[in-house]
Amino acid sequence: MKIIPEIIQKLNEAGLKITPQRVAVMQTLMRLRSHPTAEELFAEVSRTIPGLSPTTIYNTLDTFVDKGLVKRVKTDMDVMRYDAITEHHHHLYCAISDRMEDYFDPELDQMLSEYFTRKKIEGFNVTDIRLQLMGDFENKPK
Amino acid sequence: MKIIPEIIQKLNEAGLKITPQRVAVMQTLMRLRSHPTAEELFAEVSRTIPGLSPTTIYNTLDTFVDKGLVKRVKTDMDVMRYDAITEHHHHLYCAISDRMEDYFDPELDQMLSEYFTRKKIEGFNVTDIRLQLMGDFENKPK
DNA sequence: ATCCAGATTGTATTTATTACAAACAAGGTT
DNA sequence: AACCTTGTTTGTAATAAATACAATCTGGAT
Repeated sequence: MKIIPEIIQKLNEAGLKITPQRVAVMQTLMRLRSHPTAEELFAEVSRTIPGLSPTTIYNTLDTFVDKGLVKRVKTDMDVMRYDAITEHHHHLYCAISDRMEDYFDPELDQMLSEYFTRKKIEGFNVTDIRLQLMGDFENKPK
Repeated sequence: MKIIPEIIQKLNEAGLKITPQRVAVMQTLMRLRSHPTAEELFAEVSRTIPGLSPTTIYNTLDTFVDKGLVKRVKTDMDVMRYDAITEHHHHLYCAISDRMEDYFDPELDQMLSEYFTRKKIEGFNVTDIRLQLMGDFENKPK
């Protein structure tokens, strides 16, 4: 796993101390691309860091969100989820299976960006556009 | 408030019994266009129906969602919210003030619909497109 | 007027998250 | 390298949102 230096750099840039807990949480979040919940992260990170406290997961995630290293994601159905990918992207979501995947589409972003440059919304200043594409996945998860 | 007959018709069409609780919940949800939480609804509906149980709010909302009379809405920040408007629409959301408003834009819907007809997503069948427009409201709530 | 499936209530639980104080450790300073 | 300060982690306890469930009640069909 050679991504650790990259994680350390991220944490440093955010002005955060490098702790095993933070590195492990970020690493797990980057590895699991499934938008895990705090609970799932706790279970997974606990394997590496035995004495881990659930509170640390919440603290760590809150800190990461504060610093913009991680984003919160919420569906209509369940609890808060977290996403280490901070580049602009959208989500595919199937309510039946509660499965969520990332969706990148620069062409779409371009089109939307142009659209909202042209069409102003009265009294509202758009800073970010997020799509949730609802539907069904045709195949099983990888 | 002359929308009650309309509510009764809705409930009937959904095969639900007409109870004061259901009528009041739906009425309140239609009047408050603020995507209230279950708690907010409980507080508001309690004024009309004194002995109301919070459980009834949850039951009623679940039933309404089941029947498609109401939609769940979730933000990144807080608990579940509910929306009586089931016509297709999007949301304007300001994370700082936690304020959310509806946004209707048939032209946008048209454009997106055309886009996803043309551009298929591998392994995913889109049934609904929801935008969350993040940003700031320039004026106070009405 | 009667009846029963479905609705409501209230209590008890569960689950997700936060508050807080004590113990600890990262990393700059000497 | 030992020290110190500040930020971090831990654990317990509290809060809040939502659900389960059994008992009671009621809408509306007959």
